[in-house]
Amino acid sequence: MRDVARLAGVSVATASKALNGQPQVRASTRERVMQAASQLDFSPNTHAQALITQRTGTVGLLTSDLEGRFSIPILMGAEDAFGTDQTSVFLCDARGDSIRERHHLRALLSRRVDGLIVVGARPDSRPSLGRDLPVPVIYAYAPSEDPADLSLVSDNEGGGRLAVDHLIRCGRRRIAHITGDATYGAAQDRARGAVDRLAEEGLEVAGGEVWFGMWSEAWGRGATRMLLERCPDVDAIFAGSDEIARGVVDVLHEERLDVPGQVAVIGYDNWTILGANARPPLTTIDLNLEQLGRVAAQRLFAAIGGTLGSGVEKFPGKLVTRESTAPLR
Amino acid sequence: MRDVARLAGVSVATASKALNGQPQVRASTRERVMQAASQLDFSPNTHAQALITQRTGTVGLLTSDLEGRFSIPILMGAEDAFGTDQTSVFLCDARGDSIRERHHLRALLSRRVDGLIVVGARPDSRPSLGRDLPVPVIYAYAPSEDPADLSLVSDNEGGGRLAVDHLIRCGRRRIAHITGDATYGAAQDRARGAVDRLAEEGLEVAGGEVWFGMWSEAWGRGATRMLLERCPDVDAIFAGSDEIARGVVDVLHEERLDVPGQVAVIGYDNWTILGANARPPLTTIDLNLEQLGRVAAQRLFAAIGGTLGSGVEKFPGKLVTRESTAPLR
DNA sequence: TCAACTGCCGAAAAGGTTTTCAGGAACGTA
DNA sequence: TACGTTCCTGAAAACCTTTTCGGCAGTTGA
Repeated sequence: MRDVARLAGVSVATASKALNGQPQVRASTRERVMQAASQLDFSPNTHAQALITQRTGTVGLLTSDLEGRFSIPILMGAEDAFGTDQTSVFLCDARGDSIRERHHLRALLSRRVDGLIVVGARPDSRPSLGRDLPVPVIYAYAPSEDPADLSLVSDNEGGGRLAVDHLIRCGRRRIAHITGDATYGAAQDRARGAVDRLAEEGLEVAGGEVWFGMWSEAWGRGATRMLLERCPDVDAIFAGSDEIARGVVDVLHEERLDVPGQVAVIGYDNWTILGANARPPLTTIDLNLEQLGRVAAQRLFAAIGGTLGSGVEKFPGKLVTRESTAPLR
Repeated sequence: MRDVARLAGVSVATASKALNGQPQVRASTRERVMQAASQLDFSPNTHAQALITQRTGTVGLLTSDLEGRFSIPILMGAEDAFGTDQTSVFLCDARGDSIRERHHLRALLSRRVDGLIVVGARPDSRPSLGRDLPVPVIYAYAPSEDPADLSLVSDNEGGGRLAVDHLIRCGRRRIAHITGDATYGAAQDRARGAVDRLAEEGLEVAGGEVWFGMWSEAWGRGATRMLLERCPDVDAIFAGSDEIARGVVDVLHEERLDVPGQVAVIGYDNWTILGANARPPLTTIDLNLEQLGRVAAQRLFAAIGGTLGSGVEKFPGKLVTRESTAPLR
């Protein structure tokens, strides 16, 4: 920067002001400085800036989501919202290990990140990082157990409702729900939304109960077989995940039931690799994670210096229609 | 740090030396300083350190791999190899857009990263970032077009060979190969490895040709149908990706051909969500990306300050046996 | 003519650490 | 007692930028 200043024939102080758009510098001078800077392709040392301004322009994204299935869209949303040139993201994967998480946390704090986004491995609530952290923290996807923290999650109940609503609009009346592990709050919430929406139509869930089990194709297959035995005239199945939905369509296909002609199937998560390649491609509920990441970034940005809200904010899912659902003729 | 020094009754200089394990400080003094530091839970300001030492302890991971399918394992390998507390990783997703890539690159350089790992979107070679960067750069997964750069890629030819070798060991003789887009070097390389290994046994590829097409389940299904028509007695299929393999087993199943009883199937990539959930679970070739990440980290670490090698280094894949292949009785 | 003001610019401090170098204490030796 | 060694310790410079504040020149108003 000394070189830039020298080349432009000004002092470093003036050069700094020119480059940062401070008003107390003549337009012509500023022009000269800019010119000099680009000529030397100068880029300011962010560490020196951080030292003086107390702002690092970095945030930490602390995840425990092995696959990157949920973290990546959130990361992308956050990157969008922070300008690329303003803020960079440290991605740390704790791999579900709380010791590793503490480790990463220490490292991030030592790097003086301006804020933290914590993405859980599963959508249930997770332990708080604590209240007395020196930077704002936002919990995304998995809410914090501490209601004093700010958590951004997707609205599972609303999503369940959305799925069933779509099936009803397609003219289906005998709607079953096959979903994952009952110990997941998300499974319970989606089921509740689904059952509630059915009740509004005066319907009950087909097969008499919600089929809780596992988040796997195999369970989707097994549950579908049981379901068909108990309730052979089912005309729609709401699967709690796209994986499960894959299992469901697989068995329907095996049983020579047309999808969506005889049975409509809707998944959940919009995991493209599974859903878009299925036969037929799966209608599903998208979790809208990019939006979640964007909002996390905005909140964080607004909170830097100030204070963050608290509580749990829910984000609605989004219906993605493909071919596995269609109106009954 | 002043506070730590004061609490320990020494000067900041001594405190610094004590904390950094410099030899010129008495053991008892060091002990006192450590004590004081942990009591105040002091963590050094990495920006100040960066400023003085010219080392930031950060690397950039610049990716264009939307899904995070390949970047994430590489990231995890790299994280393993750098100690968590030593080095942190900036993850930037360029989304296949070279302008965005330049942008990220500028930002990373401005942050004075110690090194860069570039992960391409597809395994073919990609443009170099340039020779005159101020930090060492390693290209992982997708090699650089410039042979002066150092690239770390997986050995596709070896992988194809490995897959066919396994099928031969299972006693198969009529082995077909269905794979993706012929414009991908990786597809060509895998096919070459496969054909070569067959030739060593005096065999040719079943169906008379390698079936190039697309990296999708749908192509896997279509190609399998064509293959069965032309060559109904095929006893093994090597699929160029797990996605394709899913399509393959789907059609075999439909045709009432037992997998692996009548036809063995092997995939490629070890994309767990697809392979492990298939019916039957897919034998596949793992790309060994974590190792690739680890080695990238080591090379980078070694290169910081010094200079990097150049050329393309290939890493062998790894056979993962599940149930879709088995010896012919 | 002089005072007050405005608009630009530069000197210097500050931010938190590492590293060099000079000096002080303790000790042994002559 | 005087002197040379060996260890430790601390003062200060350095890293690079931002920001405050004082100063200078030119302009306006009385």
